Amino acid sequence: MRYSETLLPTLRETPAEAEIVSHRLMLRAGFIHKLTSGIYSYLPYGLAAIRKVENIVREEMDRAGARELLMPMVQPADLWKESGRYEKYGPELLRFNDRHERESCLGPTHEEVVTDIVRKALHSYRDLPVNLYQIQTKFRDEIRPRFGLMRGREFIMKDAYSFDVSDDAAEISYRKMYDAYKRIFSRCGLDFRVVQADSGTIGGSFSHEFMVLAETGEDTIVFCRECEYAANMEKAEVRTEENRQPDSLAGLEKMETPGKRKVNTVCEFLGISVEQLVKTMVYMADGKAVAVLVRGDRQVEEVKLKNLLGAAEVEMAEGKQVYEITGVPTGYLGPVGLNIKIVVDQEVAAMTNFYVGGNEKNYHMKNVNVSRDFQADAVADLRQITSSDPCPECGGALEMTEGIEVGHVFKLGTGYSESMQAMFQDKDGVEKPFVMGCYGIGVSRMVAAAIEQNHDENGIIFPVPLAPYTVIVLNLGLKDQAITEMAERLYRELSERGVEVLLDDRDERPGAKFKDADLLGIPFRVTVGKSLTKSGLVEVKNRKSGVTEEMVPEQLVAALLTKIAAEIDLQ
RNA sequence: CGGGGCGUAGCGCAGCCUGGUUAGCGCGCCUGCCUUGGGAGCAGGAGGUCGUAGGUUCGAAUCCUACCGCCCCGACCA
Repeated sequence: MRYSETLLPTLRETPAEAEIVSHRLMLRAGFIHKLTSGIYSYLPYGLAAIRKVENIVREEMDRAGARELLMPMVQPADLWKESGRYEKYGPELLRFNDRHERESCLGPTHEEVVTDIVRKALHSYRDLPVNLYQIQTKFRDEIRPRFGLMRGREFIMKDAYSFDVSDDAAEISYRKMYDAYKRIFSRCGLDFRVVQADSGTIGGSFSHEFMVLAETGEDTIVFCRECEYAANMEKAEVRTEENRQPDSLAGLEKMETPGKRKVNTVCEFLGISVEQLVKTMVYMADGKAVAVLVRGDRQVEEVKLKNLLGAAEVEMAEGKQVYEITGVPTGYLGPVGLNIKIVVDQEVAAMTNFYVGGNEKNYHMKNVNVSRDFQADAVADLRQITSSDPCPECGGALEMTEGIEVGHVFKLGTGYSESMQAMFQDKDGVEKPFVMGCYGIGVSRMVAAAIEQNHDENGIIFPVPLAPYTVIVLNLGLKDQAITEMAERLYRELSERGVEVLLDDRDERPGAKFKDADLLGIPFRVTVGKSLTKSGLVEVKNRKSGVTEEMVPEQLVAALLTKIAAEIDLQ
């Protein structure tokens, strides 16, 4: 491609709207153009990067036995009512009526549509297994779109759906996708981890997330330094030490703690450590108040709480609300005599003679014990894991890091097929629901994640498999016939050898071309300029390593092909 | 939706507090000269409903009200 013939509007300054590095660089490198919040046009250069990802995804999906199809973005509400998600999905599902006042929506995902296809087309166990995928634009009316392509409302996603005869068979399909995903992210040159995940609103029995490691990630993941364990923090199980020697239970005592409401000030005042204090937090779970008890220095993990209560939404109650419900100001709340549902973190349940709020302004209590002094409605793992907790698998040391979720695989089971009456006839003649799995990859997000992971102060540094162009040829002597002819010749020869080349034939000064080449992140830069005139040489620079070498033009094509192959082998 | 911030030329910003006649700067863009290995220089030029609507005032980018949009922090997710 000739620079002069494409739309590649690079920016010297960063638009004020961009906060994170991938968004800034995408804007500056002419990737995308914002239409409105969370909705972007993909300009030619950005689209080329997206196509690179798509093609790798396609190859690996096909290799894993999945078949591509394309489903509609506009979907009838009826289908969603069948699965029960029309009510459940919430405002993220963009709903509208067509001219006939038929309720419709924009597909945020395609379980319903694909299940409808399969239930109409497949009827026998002999048709199974089958795995169908598409690469398509999704629309989710996100509460807060942000960071450019990282969390758009409109975004490109690869979604695949597997249908199997049994749970065991479904597990094989799941495993195939799991392996395919690992190959995809490896081939794209990304540093990622696979983690156990919460299955969220899609529902299902188990699931894994594929996280690209990057500081700007929206999720925190924990992984073990000694074994293979890795999990989303929301999901990471806390392992408690079981065989603690129970102290003898001491007598309950109330004590005055005037004006001491915060954990730290209470502990200081009483001369105790935070590990001896238990805090009582009130949460609203689908509108109902629940008291949650965790140790003073712990954080409640809301996802765990939500799952325990089976609630659609949990939210910490505000101080006012807490007072209305319990009659106690926050800071003095305790479980003893509290008349709302009480759930207790497992760690607290193992404690004896601890301190809590006195359920009265300016009072706390000591020597409190579960069962004797109050009843727990449930005991469960409710707190966030910390890096000082042991690995739940092997007891080893844990590490935490931020990650960007680029892929998610779910084993769905028969939830959708049952609610939508998607059945097949098994060997034994019995009608059974399909056992399903679904598998997503955020294609546009992946490009953003790749940039988060591969850049420097001068711009993007594309891994070769994702680079829109592998080589950029700079013509630094537009008015010099020898230079121009050489640049054109190298451009032609490389293209003929199947290398994707961008020829910078703009009437710009060398400095501008160098800056743009760095910004665009094309892996190899070929410079044809004054060294050709002086000594008959052209220059090759590796964007990642910064290594520059000069050579005679005749060697260039072969040398580049070798270098490109070497970069791909590194992946 | 709650909390915070911003809307002035394509991009980055100043001006607003303390209202005043042709609204400014840098970059980019156009023309010419000149220059050509890390975003050159000189000269000339184009480009603005100051987010929208209403109000206060002799007079509003500036003060007041409402609305709209965008960004950031939280709940959601690929």
